[in-house]
Amino acid sequence: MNVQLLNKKEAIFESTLKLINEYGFHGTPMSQIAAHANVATGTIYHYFSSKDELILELFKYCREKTNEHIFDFKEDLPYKERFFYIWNRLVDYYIAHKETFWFIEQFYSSPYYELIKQKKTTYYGVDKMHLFFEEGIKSGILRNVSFYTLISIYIGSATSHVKMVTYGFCKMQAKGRAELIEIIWNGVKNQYQ
Amino acid sequence: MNVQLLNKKEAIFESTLKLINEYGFHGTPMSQIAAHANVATGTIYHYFSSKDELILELFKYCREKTNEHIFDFKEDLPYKERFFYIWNRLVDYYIAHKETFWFIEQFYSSPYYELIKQKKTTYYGVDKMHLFFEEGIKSGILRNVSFYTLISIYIGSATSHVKMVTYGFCKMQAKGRAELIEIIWNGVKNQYQ
DNA sequence: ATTTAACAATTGAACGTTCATTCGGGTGCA
DNA sequence: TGCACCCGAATGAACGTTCAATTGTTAAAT
Repeated sequence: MNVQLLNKKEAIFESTLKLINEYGFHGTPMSQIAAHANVATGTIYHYFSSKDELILELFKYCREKTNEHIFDFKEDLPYKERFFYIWNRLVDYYIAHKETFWFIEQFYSSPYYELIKQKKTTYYGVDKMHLFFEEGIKSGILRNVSFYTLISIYIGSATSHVKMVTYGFCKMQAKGRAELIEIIWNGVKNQYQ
Repeated sequence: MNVQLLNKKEAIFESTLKLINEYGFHGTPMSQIAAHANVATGTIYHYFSSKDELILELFKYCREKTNEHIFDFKEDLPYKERFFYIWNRLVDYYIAHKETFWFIEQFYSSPYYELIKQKKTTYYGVDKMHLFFEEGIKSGILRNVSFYTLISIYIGSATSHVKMVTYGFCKMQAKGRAELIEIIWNGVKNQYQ
């Protein structure tokens, strides 16, 4: 009775996203998703072969939308500015789309992720980040540390921050956020240039 | 047929931990937990009033065990060493107890956490961290940034790192780990002392 | 020392509900 | 006429929880 806009497939996605956030993977029956999306239960099975597939597809959908958003910028900014920009775009996007954020978090830490981890399909987001960090190291702007170290700090702190904010722990969001990315920059920039 | 050691309550905890890691909150029926813990289904209801309560109690149990472990050290180390020590203890513990780690992650990002978030019961772990960071700031060793900023970086990077390692993405664990905590230290230490 | 009684712990079959999935039928468009 | 899309009641399996019955334990009473 809520989502009318979009085509049915997207309505199903959006409803699933909302309900899973509220009630979890369990606790969200297909019938409820259908009702919320204004379709019949059977219709979902026209688009997805099972509940698991629906959830898997929704995960890809969320991840793509997020990546589209954060890498949308003019390439010619100085490196440091891009470093701040991408991080802030990510935090912005997650805070503006809390349901997407929490769904992705829930998915990553559930056994679902095991189902797609193996897939060698080079994942767009990781590729982009890889190139971005590599550029920073090659040009001597970033310290020469491993990609996974950089990702852990860069993404880990962003998600932690979003968690704090959405939990309601963290007042003074803007200040905290500025402090955070600046500390990270301090930590990873090359000191001897 | 597996866990025989401990008393029944702990056997139920350990079985729940293992099975939820493998199959998720859903996908883990009480009957299966009972079978794995070598008790009858009804026995679980002698110790816990419902499945939800079992999961909530298990969460507290895991959190306490983790905190006991990471804050176990001699107070007289220099600040910087404690800063590295606690972080490494946390990473060590999670890597040695992957099931605890993933259960906590799953719990935090699920609707379960909403159920206990409100509880004002000053949570031991957060208190300890608060004092620890406060000490660093007051003595001028750490930059004067907000507690939640420090927590986001310190804990966020640790969990990110553990995720990378348990996903199997990150080879050369020891090097990556040393890089990470050093970068964080670089970022948060006071530059002008 | 033995009996007794109260209570705690344990069992697993049975119950009632919920839920993912199926299916037979309907509608509108090429 | 065929095909894609859509419906929602029906199905059947799975699951959380209950409960009457059994066993184990503790400690007061004899």
